[in-house]
Amino acid sequence: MARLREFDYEQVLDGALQLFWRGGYEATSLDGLLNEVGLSKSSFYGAFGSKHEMLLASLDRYIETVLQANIDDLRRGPPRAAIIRSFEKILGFQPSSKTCFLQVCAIERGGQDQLVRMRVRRGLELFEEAYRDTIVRGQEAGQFAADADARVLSTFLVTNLYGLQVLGRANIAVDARAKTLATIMKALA
Amino acid sequence: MARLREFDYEQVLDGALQLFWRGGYEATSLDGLLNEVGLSKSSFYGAFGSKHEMLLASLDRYIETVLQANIDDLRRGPPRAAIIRSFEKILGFQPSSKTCFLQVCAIERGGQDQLVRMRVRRGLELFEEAYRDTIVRGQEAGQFAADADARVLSTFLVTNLYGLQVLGRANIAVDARAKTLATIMKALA
DNA sequence: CGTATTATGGACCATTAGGTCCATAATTGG
DNA sequence: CCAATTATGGACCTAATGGTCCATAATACG
Repeated sequence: MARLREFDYEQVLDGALQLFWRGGYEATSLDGLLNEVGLSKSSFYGAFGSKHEMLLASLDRYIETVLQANIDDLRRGPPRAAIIRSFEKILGFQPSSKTCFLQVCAIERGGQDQLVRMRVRRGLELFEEAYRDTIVRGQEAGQFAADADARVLSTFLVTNLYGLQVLGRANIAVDARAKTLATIMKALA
Repeated sequence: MARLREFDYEQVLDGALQLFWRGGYEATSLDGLLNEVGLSKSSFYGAFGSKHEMLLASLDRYIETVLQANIDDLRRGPPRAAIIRSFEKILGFQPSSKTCFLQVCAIERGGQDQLVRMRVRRGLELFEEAYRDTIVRGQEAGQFAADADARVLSTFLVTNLYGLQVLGRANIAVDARAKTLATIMKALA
């Protein structure tokens, strides 16, 4: 073609994702973002189109990296332990008590922005499918009640996963949330 | 004292609440807000101090009106039915599939704003207490397993209440969420 | 090698943001 | 009725917003 770009597209996208993730869409200024990732305005508009398009791109990026990693981790090891692990990550037992980016987008923009909503739904569905497969795997291994509807239970798990994040954001005590996890797991069998 | 104010304080507060609720804090401009409720800037700053203080005030207002109404409704009628009713309201079986304002605040500002976080926590705790009382009431009536820890179950219910709202925001099918409700209720007994 | 094409930096733009100020109006207590 | 006090409208302010434009630089292809 012609002159080739000097910045790393995905690296910039990851930087944007981090900022949107931490601060939300509206509160993240484009100037601040460009300053952070070291990109000029013309390069930005040339490559990403607009702030909003970049939000969508960073949401896609989130799904195919962070979320996918969580899903991959869910498919690893014994089903019950994998599910518990996925929840503990979010309970803040381990660092990063940050909220899932899907949730940030769903709440801040899901009410008005259909393009965001569609992506969030896709992300949640991917998560739900992963839970479903894990439950089926557990049922086959005799760990969970075999007569339960795995689909219903997986939606139930996603519900709780995001509900617990709300409690975390509000500083509800960790041990109250941990006890909730026990209740959740009891529902699986 | 002196000249008396010409606007209705609580009416303006309710108007602000609606706007923050629908659009979030950052996306709601002060000029737009004042224009909507028909208030001059000096009156606003005289009475409310700043945009941020008004957010806090509207959050308090939300808790003592909308949230309190939900809580009151929870204490009405048979325990099991009351709990189901509280969930159905949010599932969008009935109109208004809007998200709880506590959640909007928790996600948009809970990460940074401690004053917001404290209020959200208080709101969630009020809700949790109401669920707890309802569960105890149900246990005494023999509707729920008497040996269960009502406190744990009530946190569990709050978790699910907010989790389901996230799914709603993402347009997850109503019937998937309704089936989740069945799973939730099963955990109570 | 030259030309078409794309990338880059940064100046520039109109609009809007939240917030301040002040002159004026209305009220109460003395 | 006067003085102290508070409320109001709206002009004004500075900084920041997302976005455009253009001259210049770099590259690939013919």
